[in-house]
Amino acid sequence: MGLESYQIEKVESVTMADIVEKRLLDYFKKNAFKPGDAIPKELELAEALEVSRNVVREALSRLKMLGMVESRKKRGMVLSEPDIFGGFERVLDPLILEQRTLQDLFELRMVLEMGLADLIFRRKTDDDVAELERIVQKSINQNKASFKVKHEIAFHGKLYAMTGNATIMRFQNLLLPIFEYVVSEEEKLHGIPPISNVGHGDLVEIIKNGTPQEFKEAMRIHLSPHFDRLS
Amino acid sequence: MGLESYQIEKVESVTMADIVEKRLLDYFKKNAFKPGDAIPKELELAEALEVSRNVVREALSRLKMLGMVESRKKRGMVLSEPDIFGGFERVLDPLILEQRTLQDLFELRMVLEMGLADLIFRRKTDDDVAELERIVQKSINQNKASFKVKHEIAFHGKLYAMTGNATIMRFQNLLLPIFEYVVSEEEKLHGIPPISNVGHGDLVEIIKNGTPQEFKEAMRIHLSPHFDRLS
DNA sequence: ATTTGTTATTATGTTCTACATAAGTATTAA
DNA sequence: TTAATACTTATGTAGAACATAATAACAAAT
Repeated sequence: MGLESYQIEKVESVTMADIVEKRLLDYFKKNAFKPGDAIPKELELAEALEVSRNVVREALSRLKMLGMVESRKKRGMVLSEPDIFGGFERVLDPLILEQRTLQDLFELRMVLEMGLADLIFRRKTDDDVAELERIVQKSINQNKASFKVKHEIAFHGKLYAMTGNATIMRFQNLLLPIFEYVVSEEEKLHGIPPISNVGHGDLVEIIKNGTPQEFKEAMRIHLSPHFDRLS
Repeated sequence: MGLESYQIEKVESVTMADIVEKRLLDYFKKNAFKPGDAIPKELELAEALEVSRNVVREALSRLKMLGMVESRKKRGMVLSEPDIFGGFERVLDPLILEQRTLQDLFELRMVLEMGLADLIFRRKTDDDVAELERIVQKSINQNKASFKVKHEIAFHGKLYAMTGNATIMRFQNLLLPIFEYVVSEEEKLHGIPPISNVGHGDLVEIIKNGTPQEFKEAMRIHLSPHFDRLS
């Protein structure tokens, strides 16, 4: 019987910086720190935690990356509203992520797209619809591949924008390169997918005069070339 | 006319650690580093970038937090598959995030929920349906608030699990505390929302014998008490 | 010959000291 | 009162030193 069957777990060394980082996060939560609140000085933290200033700085450096802590010379440091997708953004590299994860993110974007309908219908304005029509209009008689990609981004981006939800919009913008990467990898393997029976023009027409239910079904058909290739 | 109308942008001091962090990320991407690849030693990096080892370590500490870099004594450092939601998780504190962001995340989860239908129907198994029924069955005649919350989590969590998408599942698990926070804040202001006309039992029945379209509509109605309170 | 023990080496982990820098604070001069 | 000046302070950066664990090379032992 091999060693592996004992499921011996590898010891991952926890560093001081890991511990201090966690302690700081707990400290902020426990004391209900809010953005704008000043936090103790590096030396005070180092002394209280009984580690060197260096370790404290490594932990703080992490929180600074997330936008959670801001520092200015002499003034000290303050807690601040973090960039919720900051860490996410740095990590979204198709070459680094597992195939499985890329596939998951691909699906995630499709799930989002399908779920947008009710928000869009709740918040759409005439101006929005007019701009969508403009975007579609511009794409007619354009066949270059580079233009098509740009058009895809413009159209779907506008749909997200219409939700009035900046977070969702940011999220989808981050997901986009992954989506395109997965699509292009798919195409290398299985060729260009058939064009959907429902185009952007149809979607706009439904937004204008249709119902959320119709839109959901139309979007499903619009995405079906991708959807049908899922495992 | 006030100064603010000039949109004077505050100078955020860029530190060496910020620069080195970016350089490292670019370096990995440019050279197509993959998980498992060894990366240069701290001292080599420090020398090449002409900064102190300290600065390099602060930047590396950030990447370690994201799971992108792992280090062992003597062996050096290797690139590794990052935890895509690691940074996200650390930052998801209702007390720190803006109200607007919390609201956005609340909506985001609802969008996800609405968009799940096609994935669920594509991948559902008889076992899944049986477990859903079991979960619903257990909830009958239970009225304690604490149990209700647990039941909510179990039921909707199972729906996410049925997508077979670990990333989506993780994402929703992270979003859940935010969702609950927003709901409870809403309830403080406007009281308990009316109970939906579509319950979990109805949803299961549709998953069993219905169509994705029916499920989408049912889910919309199920969530409508929350949805109707959106701005 | 395979295993076991010893030693040397090396890259990260941690600490300490020192100084640079920017931004407040107090003091002084006009 | 205002403006110029020096002082103070907290972060930013650098460099050296040592601790520690993992590895390699080699020697000893059965």
